[in-house]
Amino acid sequence: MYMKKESARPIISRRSRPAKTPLSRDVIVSSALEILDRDGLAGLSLRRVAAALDTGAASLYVYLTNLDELHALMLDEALATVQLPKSRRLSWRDRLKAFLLSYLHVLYNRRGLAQLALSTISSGPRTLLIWERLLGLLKEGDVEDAKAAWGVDLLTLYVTAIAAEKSNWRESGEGPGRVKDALLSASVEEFPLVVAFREALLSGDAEARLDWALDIIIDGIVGGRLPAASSAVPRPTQRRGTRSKP
Amino acid sequence: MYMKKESARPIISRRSRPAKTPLSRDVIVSSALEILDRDGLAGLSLRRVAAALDTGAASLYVYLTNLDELHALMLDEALATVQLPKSRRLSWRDRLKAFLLSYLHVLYNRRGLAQLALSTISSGPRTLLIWERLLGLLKEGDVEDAKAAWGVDLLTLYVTAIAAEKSNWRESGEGPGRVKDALLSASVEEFPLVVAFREALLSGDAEARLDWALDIIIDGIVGGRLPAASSAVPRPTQRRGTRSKP
DNA sequence: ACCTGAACACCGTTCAAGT
DNA sequence: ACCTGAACACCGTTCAAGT
Repeated sequence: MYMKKESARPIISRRSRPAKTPLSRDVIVSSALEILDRDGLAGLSLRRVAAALDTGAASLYVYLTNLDELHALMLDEALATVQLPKSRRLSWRDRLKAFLLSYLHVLYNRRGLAQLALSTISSGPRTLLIWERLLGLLKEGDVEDAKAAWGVDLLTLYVTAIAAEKSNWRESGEGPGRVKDALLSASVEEFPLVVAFREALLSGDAEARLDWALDIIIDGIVGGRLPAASSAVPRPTQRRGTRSKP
Repeated sequence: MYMKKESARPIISRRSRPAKTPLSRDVIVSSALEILDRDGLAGLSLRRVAAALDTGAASLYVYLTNLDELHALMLDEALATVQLPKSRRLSWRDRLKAFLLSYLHVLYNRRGLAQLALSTISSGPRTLLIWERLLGLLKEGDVEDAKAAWGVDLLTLYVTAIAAEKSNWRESGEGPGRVKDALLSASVEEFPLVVAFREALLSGDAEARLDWALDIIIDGIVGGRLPAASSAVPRPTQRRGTRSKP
C-alpha cells in the first residue's frame, strides 16, 4: 500500500522537468495541497511533500520554519477560491449567505482543510480578503461598525466549525451514525429529554440546519444589542476571567 | 529533555503498587488525561500512556481499538466535570449561560482538550448528559421543541469552536498577536475596510465577545423562526446539496 | 484471556558535509 | 546560499510468542 515507486532505481530519467523544478515556497505549498487532496491531512507530511518534489525533507527547511507554517500557508492559499456572488440582484443578506456558503464549501470540499482551518491561525492575504468582503457586506446592510467587526469573527468561526464537524463525519467513516446510535440507545430514566427529543435532534438535513443557524446569527448581528463596551471601559462584576494580572 | 527515567535499571522496586496496577479502560483513560494535562495533545501518545502504566503500547490494544477511541473516551470522561449552576435564583437564561461557560472552561482549562473536542465525535454518557441539561434549560425558557433541538447543536458547536480557538492561541505561543500584526500591516489600498475597522476588530476582551455572541445566539433560538421543515417535507429550490442521490 | 518484545512503516527536525 | 544523507528521537499498529 506504500508506493515505494522509484526507490532502488539508478536510472532516474528526468524526462520533462527542466533540470529539477527549483524549490520555492509556492511549489512547496501547491505540492502540499495536491497531497492533501489525494491523501487527506493524515497523509500529508513534510517527507511526502519533499518526495513529490524529488528531494529530502531537510531541503524544505530553507523555505519553511516548520510544519505549522506550511499548514498556515496551505490554508491561506486554499482560501483564494472563496467567491463573492456576482449577481447584483441578490440582497446584501443573500449575498452574505452565499459568500459564507462558498467559504464553507472551500473548507469542506478539500479533504482535511477544515481541520486545518481550526488548528491553524491564519492571517495571510486571502484571509484578510475574506474579512474585507464580510465587512463590506455587513456595511451594505447598515450594520453598526462595532457589531460588524465582532460579527465577522462570529460568522467565520461558526462556518469553520460547521465545516470541521462535517469533515470529521466524512473522514471518520460513517457520518453522524455514531451519534444516532447513542441517541437511539439512550435510557429513558437517565436521559428523558434526550429520548423525547430524539426525532427533533436528528431532523433536518445539514443544509436546512445551516441555513437556520446562519439566519439566527445574521439576525442577531443586525438587530442585537451593541457590543457592551469598548476595551477602555471598566468591566462590571465578572466571573474570574482569563487574564493573568489584575 | 526526554525523561528516560527508569530505562536501564534492573532493580524495579514496585514500591506502592499492588503487584502491577491491573489494566482497564478506566485506568488507561485517567492516565491519558494526566498526560494531557502535563504535556498537551502533542505530548500524548499510546506509548507514553503505556509507559506511565509500566507496560508496552501493544498491551493497550486489549482495551482500545485505536488512538481515536482513546481520544473519544478521554473527551467524554473530561466532560463529567461540566456543572449546572445550583443557585435557583438565576433565570433560566443566566443558568444556560453559566452552564455553557462551565462547558467552555472544562474544554479550555485542560490543555489540548478543546482540540480534541473538535476532532472527535463524542457520544458517551457525559455528552448525552450535557444535551439533556441544555434541553432542560431551553424547555424552561419555553423554547419550542424543534428550535430547542437544533439550538443544542448550535450552542455546543459554537462554544466548542470558541474553546478550540482560544486554546490554539495559548498553545501556539503568543495569543492573537499574529492576527494583530496582520491587521496592523494590512495595506489600505488592498483592504480598506479591514484597515478602517482595525480597532473595532481588536476591541473587547474574550469574555465580552463571548457574552455578546451567546446573547445573540440564545435570542435567535428563542425568538427566531422555526426550523423550516421536518425531514419529510420537499425542499424548495436549493443550491446543489451535499447529498449524493436525488 | 491477557500481556509482551520486537518489528514494520512511518514521523518532524537537526546537523555536518557538500556544491 | 542552497541542498543533501544520515541520524536522532520519536510515532501507531501488528504479530508471534509467552503466561
